[in-house]
Amino acid sequence: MTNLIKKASDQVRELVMNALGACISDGTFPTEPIPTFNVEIPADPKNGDMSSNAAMVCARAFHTAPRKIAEAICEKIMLDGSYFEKCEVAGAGFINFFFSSQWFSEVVSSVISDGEHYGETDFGEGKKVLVEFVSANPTGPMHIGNARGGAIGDCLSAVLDKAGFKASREFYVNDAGNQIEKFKTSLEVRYLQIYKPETEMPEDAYLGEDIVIHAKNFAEIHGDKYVNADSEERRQALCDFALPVNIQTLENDLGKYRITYDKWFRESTLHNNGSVNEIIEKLKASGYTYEQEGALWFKSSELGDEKDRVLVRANGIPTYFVPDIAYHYNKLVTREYDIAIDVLGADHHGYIPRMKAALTALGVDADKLEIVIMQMVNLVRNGEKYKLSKRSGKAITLSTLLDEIPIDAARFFFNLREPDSHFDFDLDLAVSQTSQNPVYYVQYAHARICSVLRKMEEAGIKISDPSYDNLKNLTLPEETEIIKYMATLPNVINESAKNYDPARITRYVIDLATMYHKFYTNCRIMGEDEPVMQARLSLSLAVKQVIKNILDMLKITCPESM
RNA sequence: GUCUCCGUAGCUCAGCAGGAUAGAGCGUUCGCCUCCUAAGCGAAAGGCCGUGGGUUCGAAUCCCGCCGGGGACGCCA
Repeated sequence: MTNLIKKASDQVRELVMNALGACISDGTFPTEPIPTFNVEIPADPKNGDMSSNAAMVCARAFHTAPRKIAEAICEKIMLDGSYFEKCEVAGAGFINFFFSSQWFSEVVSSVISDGEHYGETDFGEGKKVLVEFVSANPTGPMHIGNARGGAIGDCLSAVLDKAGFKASREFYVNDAGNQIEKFKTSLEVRYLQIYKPETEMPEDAYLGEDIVIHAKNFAEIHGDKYVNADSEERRQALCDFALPVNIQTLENDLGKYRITYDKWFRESTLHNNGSVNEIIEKLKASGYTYEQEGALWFKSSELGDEKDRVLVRANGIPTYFVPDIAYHYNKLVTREYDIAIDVLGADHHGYIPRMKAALTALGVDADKLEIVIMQMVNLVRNGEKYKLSKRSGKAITLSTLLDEIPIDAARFFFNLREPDSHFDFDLDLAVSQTSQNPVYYVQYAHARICSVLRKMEEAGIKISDPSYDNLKNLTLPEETEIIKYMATLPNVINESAKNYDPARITRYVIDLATMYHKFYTNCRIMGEDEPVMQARLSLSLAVKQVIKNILDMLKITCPESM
């Protein structure tokens, strides 16, 4: 749980407060409450490693110019025993602090000693989080949107674990309801078409080629046995044949994509065990329902939704909404998850208020449901855009995508932008094995470090344990920049978890790779004096560890050589 | 119409605890391997941070309006 940025910034706060206290008690400043002030990391290292605006925010209360206040504070600050070797006044009244070699040394050695645990925090307080993502319809193959959702959901789960939550990954299998009926209809028609080509395709049927293939495979086994059978029997036989194949394919494709779920939760279980009916009764009992034109409605408009929603159609069949409520009730109440996160496409954004309304009606704290909305992906090839189209059957599938581009690249690219932003996926860039491709850029940094370590071993040089005597030699800007950046990892993890935005760690690792490449170019390791060489080796080991920790969260490989 | 995302360099985007001369990659021009992987590094050039107000000592950042663009709004899921 090392977080040396937090330790240092807490220390700055304390040092400033003590100095202010001293100034007030000796009469330099009037006895006024001290406003809250910031401690931050300046963009430009010339302005110190940490900086406080305390003097500026006190200007009004003290009726004194910020610079004067800053100077008085600075004079009273006692740096002995702190992580800082110097502080000074700059600009409009900033108080800037400079880290001592002790701090830099401690960062490097703690990264190495924490190893794979470096970056972990207790931000999540051990809360149980269920992350549901992809949940693609088992009636057909997955598309690019599922690819994005998969990468985001999987990496988000990893980030949450790192941040001290207990994340479970779950896939909700819609193996019941209307879309299954449509699936059956589509299969039935395709099957009949084999023997009676004049059979027409209904308008709302699935047009994908996969349906045709299922029908053909089914016909190869059963022949025309079902052509003259009862329609319901035929439909069920086709569905029993095709659905398990589809679900297995989903699992296989996601497995190829390095996603393994803790649970595949089947919608049908909610129908079979009575949960769906139970929810209807619970909602009726809540008083938030009414009947109109033969249908049962939910008064969601009274709970923040823009209008009321149908729960049970006039034909007596519940809408998709009811099992969905039952599912979320199951997550939060039956299974007692503290937080349920749904990673959904932007087309579901209207769904948030109604689900929260339903939970509220059921007496469940709706804030426990968090929805991560992801915007649409545009595929770009040769500068041309392809758009997703879910039901036309023409969308590029996940497995096609993975045939075309490396899995490392797909997972990396889909985690490059925050979920809630539009994203152009450049297929040409993703397959290119050049420096332009950020995946390779990061992996190359890792491979370079491994290469150095191999060379050391070949030369018979022993890598010594990190020690202050060696590490205090890391003073060049290329070195301190990396160390400071590595120190911020726990904060980056926290921010990433807090905002449900795994893209932050992806950008972080790119920046870290950049810094290492600069260091590698400007600073040699082999051939330097022993202390410097050992210090730089330790630094390299630490960077290697941090890159690995992040690529592990992204489930991207860390090549030892390229 | 309602909701939602977005508008920063020629292009794709960072900048999300309001701060000190606005950043990166690509593209363009020009440099760096007798030396640990040149899949690397560096320099130059390129910006009224969509627009008008407001809050503040201070706004690309927060609030409101407007303009422009992406997407969603079913007794589909």
